[in-house]
Amino acid sequence: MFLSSFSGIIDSKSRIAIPSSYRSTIKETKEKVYLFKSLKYSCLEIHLASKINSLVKSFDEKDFFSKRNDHFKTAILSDLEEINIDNDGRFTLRDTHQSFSKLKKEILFIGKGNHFEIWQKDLGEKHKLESRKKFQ
Amino acid sequence: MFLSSFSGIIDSKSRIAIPSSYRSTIKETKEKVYLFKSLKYSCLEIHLASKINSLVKSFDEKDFFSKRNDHFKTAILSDLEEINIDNDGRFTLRDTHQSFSKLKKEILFIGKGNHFEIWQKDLGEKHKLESRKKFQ
DNA sequence: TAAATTCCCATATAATCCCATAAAATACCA
DNA sequence: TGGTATTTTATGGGATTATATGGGAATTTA
Repeated sequence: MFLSSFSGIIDSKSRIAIPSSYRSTIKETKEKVYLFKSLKYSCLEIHLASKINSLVKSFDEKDFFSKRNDHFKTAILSDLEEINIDNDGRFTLRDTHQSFSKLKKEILFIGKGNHFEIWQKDLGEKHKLESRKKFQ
Repeated sequence: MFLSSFSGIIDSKSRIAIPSSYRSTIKETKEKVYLFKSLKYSCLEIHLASKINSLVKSFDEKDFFSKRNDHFKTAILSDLEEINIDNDGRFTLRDTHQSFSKLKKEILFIGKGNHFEIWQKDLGEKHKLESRKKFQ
């Protein structure tokens, strides 16, 4: 599971270091890792291969001719990419993903169990506060 | 069960020693231990894995698009972390948790049965008095 | 060949392990 | 019961390991 939050940075080479706690979770699963633009927020979502596979499968099985399903697949898959994590636990961020999620230097990783998200720091903190308020 | 209250300190390396009574309870269960920011008060809550698992189970993982579901996960998981208790019964507190709970050097552990809490000493004592008052 | 990407190494900082000491609690025994 | 020995606990701090982060070298790409 991806838990807790961690702050981080994007360095001068557009690299992002994944928090070590998340790295060990990834290593354990031995799965590939995918990144895409969130459909809910201005942030990036990082998922494991098994989750992506089951998502695609569930929509394929439903209705082959449905336009909604097709749109869903376009929305998710057209901006989805496998990320390549180097020996230091970093990957390089593409411009398109950076600008979509409004990431500056300071970023925030938010663990959500089966996946985690990368937010522009202030936006991420606002998001967390909002969520907490709903359950107080 | 986690019972009674104990005072303690945060040392110069941001370490917290868990009261020995709580430690034996933890040892007996052989479960992992989790910490998160309380949704009710400015304190930290420490729970056993079984409790956390049952909480997580209540998520509706299938509903990929639900925002409410996402807020729930954010509220619970984004500030939740497994704590690693060393051979001396201590763990290190992260800055984000320390500042949230306003902990200074002097802290108070409050046993609440299935979990326990860590309070800034004065706030914790006030909390205990308040609770008693409600039943006088 | 220039720019971008990836690999690899260096360093500073942080986290963790381990040990030492002192205080407190408990056991033991005359 | 009083006093001593033993064990447990609290706490600080040194040594070791892991992590974060920058930057050079090598490789790939266009």
